[in-house]
Amino acid sequence: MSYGDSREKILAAATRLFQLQGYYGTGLNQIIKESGAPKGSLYYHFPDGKEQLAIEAVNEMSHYIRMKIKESLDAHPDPAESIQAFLQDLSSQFTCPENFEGFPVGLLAAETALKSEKLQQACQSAYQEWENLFAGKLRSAGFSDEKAAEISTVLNALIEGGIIVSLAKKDKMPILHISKQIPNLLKT
Amino acid sequence: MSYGDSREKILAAATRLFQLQGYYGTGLNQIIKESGAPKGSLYYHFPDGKEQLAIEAVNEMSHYIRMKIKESLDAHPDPAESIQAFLQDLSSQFTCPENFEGFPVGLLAAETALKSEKLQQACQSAYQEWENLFAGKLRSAGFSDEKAAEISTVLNALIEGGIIVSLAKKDKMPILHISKQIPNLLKT
DNA sequence: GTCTATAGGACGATAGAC
DNA sequence: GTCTATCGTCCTATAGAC
Repeated sequence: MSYGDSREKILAAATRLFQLQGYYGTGLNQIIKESGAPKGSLYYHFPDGKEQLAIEAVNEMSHYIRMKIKESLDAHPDPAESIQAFLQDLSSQFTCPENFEGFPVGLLAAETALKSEKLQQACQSAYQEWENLFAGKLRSAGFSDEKAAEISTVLNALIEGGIIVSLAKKDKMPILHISKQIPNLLKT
Repeated sequence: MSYGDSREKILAAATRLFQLQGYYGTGLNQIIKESGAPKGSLYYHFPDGKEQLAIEAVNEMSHYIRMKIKESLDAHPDPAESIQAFLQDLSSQFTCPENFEGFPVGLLAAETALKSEKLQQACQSAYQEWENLFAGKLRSAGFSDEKAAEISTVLNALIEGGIIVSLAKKDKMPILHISKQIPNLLKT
């Protein structure tokens, strides 16, 4: 199809680059170049420019991570084990961080929280949806609604923080140490 | 003193702005303007330009947070209580995030991990020093060297992640929920 | 130590042809 | 849907006067 192709290629490149380099660290030129899409088509497909592109990129990340979380949660009946599986999967990406996929939205969230209300809201929604997935799993394992919601927030923070520390240390051990502490965290 | 004054004013403004807006989201013009320092003096005091300024800013943040951590650790004999005191203190800043002080280096770390080796190393050092402080406290409470190091890494990730999630949600509750889980995390 | 002026490039965005 | 050309702004950094 002549419509969807360019748009999707641009959005895919934007998603990748915003994840790795952030909003202000990524230029539209670089996105176009890396996408391989025709140069003239960016503002046709994304008339509101960079901000629109970033919002849609956040939604892409949100959706992708949601799938990954679901996969891990469905693969193990025990909540602790299922979350550890997700972290294990995440840690394997740190052997080659340049090709990262499934990086959450932390960088964009921190950059834009005080600068763009629309982007801030997109990031907030992403976090909320991920937490809802975790919370559902915890409730079905017997946690109270309140407890499940609280622990889900902590899990989110652990994942985002673990990625940052692992990036800064160029080492996947931080994420694996986090994984190790998950059962501790889920003890009543 | 005519030397130290301008340099310190520039560095203070740079530290604040890099924390809030990141490396690529902050321009040298904005730093000069906010510092109130003479415009012509930036490259005199920081001949290597923006990167040098950011590295020194990271060192400032590292030092500031180190002091805050020490304060909290020294104020309570129990490790869990002392870390909760640190998080409590941190959470109080979210009533007015624009005036943030004592924001760790997460945003800069994520932005520059793959782009500037020097900045990546400055962030890595900051994390390492904070972890060493936590680990010392945990060892003196009876944790093994290995266990203390592991948990310190997890604490670091929790703090960074908590800040990001709190920023995205514009709400201090995520950090407070994390604080609540600290005793759980420190159970043997 | 500080100033002005400016180079030289990248940026986001728009206009108008095709 | 895509193209090229271009606008105006911002950026980092430098040169040379004072």
